[in-house]
Amino acid sequence: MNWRVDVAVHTPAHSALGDLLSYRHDAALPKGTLVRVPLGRREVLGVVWRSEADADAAAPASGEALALKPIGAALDTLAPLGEGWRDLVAFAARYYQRSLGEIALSALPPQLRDLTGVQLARRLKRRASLEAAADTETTGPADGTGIPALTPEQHTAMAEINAATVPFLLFVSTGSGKTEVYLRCVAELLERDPTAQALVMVPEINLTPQLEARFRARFETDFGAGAVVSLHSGMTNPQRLASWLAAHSGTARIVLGTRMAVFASMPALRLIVVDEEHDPSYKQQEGARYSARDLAVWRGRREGAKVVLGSATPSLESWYRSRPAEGADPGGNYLRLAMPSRVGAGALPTVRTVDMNLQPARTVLSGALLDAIGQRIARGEQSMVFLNRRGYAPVLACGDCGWKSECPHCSAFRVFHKIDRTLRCHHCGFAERVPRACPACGNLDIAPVGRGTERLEEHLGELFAGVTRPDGSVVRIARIDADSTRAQGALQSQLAAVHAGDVDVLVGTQMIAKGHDFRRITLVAAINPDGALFSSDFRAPERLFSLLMQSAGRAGRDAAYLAAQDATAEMWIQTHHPQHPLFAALRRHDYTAFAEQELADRRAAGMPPFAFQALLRADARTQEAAQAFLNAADQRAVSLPGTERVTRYPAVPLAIQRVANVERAQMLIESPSRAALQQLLAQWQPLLQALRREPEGKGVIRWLVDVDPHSI
DNA sequence: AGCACGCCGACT
DNA sequence: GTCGGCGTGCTC
Repeated sequence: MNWRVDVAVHTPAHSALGDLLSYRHDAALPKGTLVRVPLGRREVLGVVWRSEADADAAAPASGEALALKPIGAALDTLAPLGEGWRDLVAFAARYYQRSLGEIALSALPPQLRDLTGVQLARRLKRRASLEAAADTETTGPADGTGIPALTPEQHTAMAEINAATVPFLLFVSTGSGKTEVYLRCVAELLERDPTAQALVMVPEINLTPQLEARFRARFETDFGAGAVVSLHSGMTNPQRLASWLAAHSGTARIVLGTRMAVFASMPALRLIVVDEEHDPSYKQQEGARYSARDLAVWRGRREGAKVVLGSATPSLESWYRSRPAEGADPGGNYLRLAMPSRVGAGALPTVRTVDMNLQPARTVLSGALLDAIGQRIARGEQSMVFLNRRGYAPVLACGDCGWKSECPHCSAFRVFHKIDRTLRCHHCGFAERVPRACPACGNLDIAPVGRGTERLEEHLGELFAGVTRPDGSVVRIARIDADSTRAQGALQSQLAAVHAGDVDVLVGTQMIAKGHDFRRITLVAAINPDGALFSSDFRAPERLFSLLMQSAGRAGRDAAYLAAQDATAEMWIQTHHPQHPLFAALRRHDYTAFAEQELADRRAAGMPPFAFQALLRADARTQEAAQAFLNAADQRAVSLPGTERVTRYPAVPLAIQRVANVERAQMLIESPSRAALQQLLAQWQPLLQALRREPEGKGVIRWLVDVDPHSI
């Protein structure tokens, strides 16, 4: 008998192809089976989505009656992808306006794409024998050494998590031991259910090694060497494939990973942890723009897995969704669990604001801050100075003719990097050697304007040049940012130097604000955080508050060290707006006050979480063409049903209008109803596709939809 | 997305 | 004269 098999393959949402391509096969294939199928002149990997007995296997699922090609090969040595996984993929495709195949295939390890059935079978066989060997090595139950007793707060949180099935928001103080709660939840689950799997996500690759070490230490003895695997883009393709197969087969009980891990195939998934759930890294910023945190919540509900979101500064969305019932308001559908105490850490740092209006103009580091850093150096303690700007100076300018280091391909300035004497565009990557003289007028007097981390490092070096440490050696200033850590392993070795006490003052971007557990840092300073206070991006204050809270959390993490040093931890903030309520809340370490104020503002302005948004963006050769496309799209939307519940704003250029010679424009779409917004987007999609072929679509390079965008 | 086909600039 | 740029079109 002939069967028609409908397969999801990697085709973009806007190509002329449908979501599924039809092939024929002489047997039924279970849904979720991986297959290789001919497509044009190549053979690609696909996932079986439907399989139907077909009297005349000539007609495809839709369209003309063309003869179907046979399936190349079915990779049936591998268990088919489960229904839960397929539902997740289908939901993500629908919600984020992408094709089924694009999501499905990007959720699979890349190496699976170029492995033949035979190679895969060989790989699986090798894995099976390795596992058999590993199983016999399991040494029995751990003796419990190194497992700390739970604090009452941790205990209560655990009890709540065990009792309910709703998503949880674990609202913690930095240093309150939330990782211990994650570990316990996973441990209890694995002991209770001999097949259950847990997924633990962190925002950044940088944070996976330390998390992995902690999970391995806790679980490998009891559950075997293969029980814990990682999944993130920093791994090699063979490593990723191995982890993926272990998760898919169920031998991996714990999967640790970044946002991509939300799509891991886990047949017995029972628990999902999203650590630092507020972190913007959970939102993918290219291709399918999904939020791994939101998908985790969806997946948990679909598969009956518990979901724990953890943060000291939750996203306002999660905060709002976890609000308690009050009066007529039934409350949110998440359960908020608070863990306000710090465990083993010192008191939260004292927050000091320095009013930069009282400083001489163009002061970089106030005298008071320099004194404070100097005192730490003298006592052998460490300080950390933040500046969210890489390079030496953001602009190079000619004092004579006003020339500035604009990028020829982007509407942005190229950044001066003194280290390799280049002008580099941080948007398109275009780099050139710094010109000797002004390219416009030949004047030799061209100078850096503003400062980045390189210049701050240099500046601090000069200021503390004569100062010595307690042991008489010279002061060491170090810098950690994307430039200093480009080389493989550079970040690890630089962090190790800080831990070893080889560094007195650490300069860096927000890269150092996250997660790293420095024991000897007693002072953290934000040099110039004002930019985010009055940004046009309504989420900027939320991000700033979270960054400053996290940064403050870097100081005084070790109570014993503070006591021994007789020191107090301090967070310094240099600002022109010391009275700003954001800093007032920060001084009290009061996220709740900040969040309530911010939510009140958002509610008044009708912004998320009280409204749902999407962006329609167009990239084109000219700004006019990009906007013409959006305006035409706007016209077409008028006739769509339900459009009256959705507001469409006029097309505008992006903040950085041109990148790599591509002009960019976008249009904001907003609705108080998520369903109404989704309905409009779904119906709009085919019209947008058609539009490209029409005169209004002339010159458009690409268009895309960003659902629940992070920055506007 | 790939991968072809197809028409215009600097070079073995 | 070719090699190669990326614009348009097609894939069950």
